[in-house]
Amino acid sequence: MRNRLPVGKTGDVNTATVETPSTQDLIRRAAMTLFASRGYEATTLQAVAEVVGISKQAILHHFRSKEELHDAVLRQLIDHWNRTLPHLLVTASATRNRFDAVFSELVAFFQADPDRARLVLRELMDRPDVTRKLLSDVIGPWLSSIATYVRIGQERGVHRADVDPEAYLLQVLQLAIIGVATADVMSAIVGEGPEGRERSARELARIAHASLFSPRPVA
Amino acid sequence: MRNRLPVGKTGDVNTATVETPSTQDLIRRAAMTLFASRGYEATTLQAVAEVVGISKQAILHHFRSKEELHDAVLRQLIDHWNRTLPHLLVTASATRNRFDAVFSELVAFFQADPDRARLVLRELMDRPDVTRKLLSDVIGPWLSSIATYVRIGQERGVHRADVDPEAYLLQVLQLAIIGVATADVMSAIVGEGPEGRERSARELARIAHASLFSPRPVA
DNA sequence: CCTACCGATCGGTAGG
DNA sequence: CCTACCGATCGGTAGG
Repeated sequence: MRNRLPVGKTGDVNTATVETPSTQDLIRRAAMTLFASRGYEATTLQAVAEVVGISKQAILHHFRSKEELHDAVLRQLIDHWNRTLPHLLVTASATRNRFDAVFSELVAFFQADPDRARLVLRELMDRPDVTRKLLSDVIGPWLSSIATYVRIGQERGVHRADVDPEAYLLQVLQLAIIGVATADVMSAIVGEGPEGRERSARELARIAHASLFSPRPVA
Repeated sequence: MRNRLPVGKTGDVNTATVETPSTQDLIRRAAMTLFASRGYEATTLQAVAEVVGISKQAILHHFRSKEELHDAVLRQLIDHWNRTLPHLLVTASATRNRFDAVFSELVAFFQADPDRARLVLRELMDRPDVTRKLLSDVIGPWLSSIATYVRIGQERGVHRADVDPEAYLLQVLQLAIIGVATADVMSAIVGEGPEGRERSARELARIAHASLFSPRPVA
């Protein structure tokens, strides 16, 4: 029942040619950051409002409720995933080592905005039931398609025969997510700052690779 | 500063052979479950009280504040970890394949009570700064000791030369934690119920093993 | 978009 | 005096 006024331009002031993010966008971004770092319950609409620089009630003008704002943030994440996926696969198939390309793109997707990884992790923990279905829908197709690729590699002897493709890919996905989400905390143990993160990232890639590919016969 | 009275009775000696958990224990357990499944902010003292079957004020008699209750729950987890660690290492060193034993004990530690994994994950996300220091202190020694073992294996050619011991162990630890914490949700994708969990657990162990050990020469 | 509010419930504390 | 609690309510703030 709320008006869906185009937020930027009601007519007058907006002569700016630069694409200014809409208020909705600003709210979504702020909410994403807060949901990711504090969790849904601990995030108050007031806190979101203060980041954006508007009132709490202004947020409730754009989003009917806190829950609706949460849904919008999630949908944005899913949409971005679905838009990125095809590109990810195309890039990968054009590469000699297809798997390493897919894996690095996967990690890059989350590293480009660590809030994505944190948000997914929070969803997994806070709303397991809802997230179960959601995950099946979103990553199910992706999983099947890459699993097929893994199986082909197994038939050719490139991939280890004892790999469980779907289970393997899920574990790798989980590693990428938690690796990004807790990078600052965990990697600090193996080394402060960027150095620790670098070591963690490299080892992550090594584990994913070594546990998939058959040992090369000594040339 | 709280008295540490034997929780059962004041006067009569411990004639009861059955160890009744103290009210403090009951509160801690209930709080652990709720903190793990909902997070600190989303857990109300009222909810903890209802699980235990006492009043909210009774909880605040045993624990000065919600924060103090949270600290007690964490301390309990850390204490249990520190008590379990020696046994874990002894068991492992008595086994032929020491690493697999350590790893399975590690997973077992979290699987024995999935709330442990969930709680650690929540701490990592909710209080990264505090948890960073905590983790260094708690798992630092453990990490160093096992890393040394990995290095010995590397010198003997049993372990892959390109393994980064500390980084590897951290990744494995993370895998165990997230694997247990999100087992129900993630494993449902590869198969409903126990079957999916079993596949996930097996693949997890396989990944940890295959990415550490050198490929065996074909006999 | 804001000011002015609501029913409810938060963590914590009062006296008994 | 102590303990282990209770019913009632504090000042603030949540989502709406």
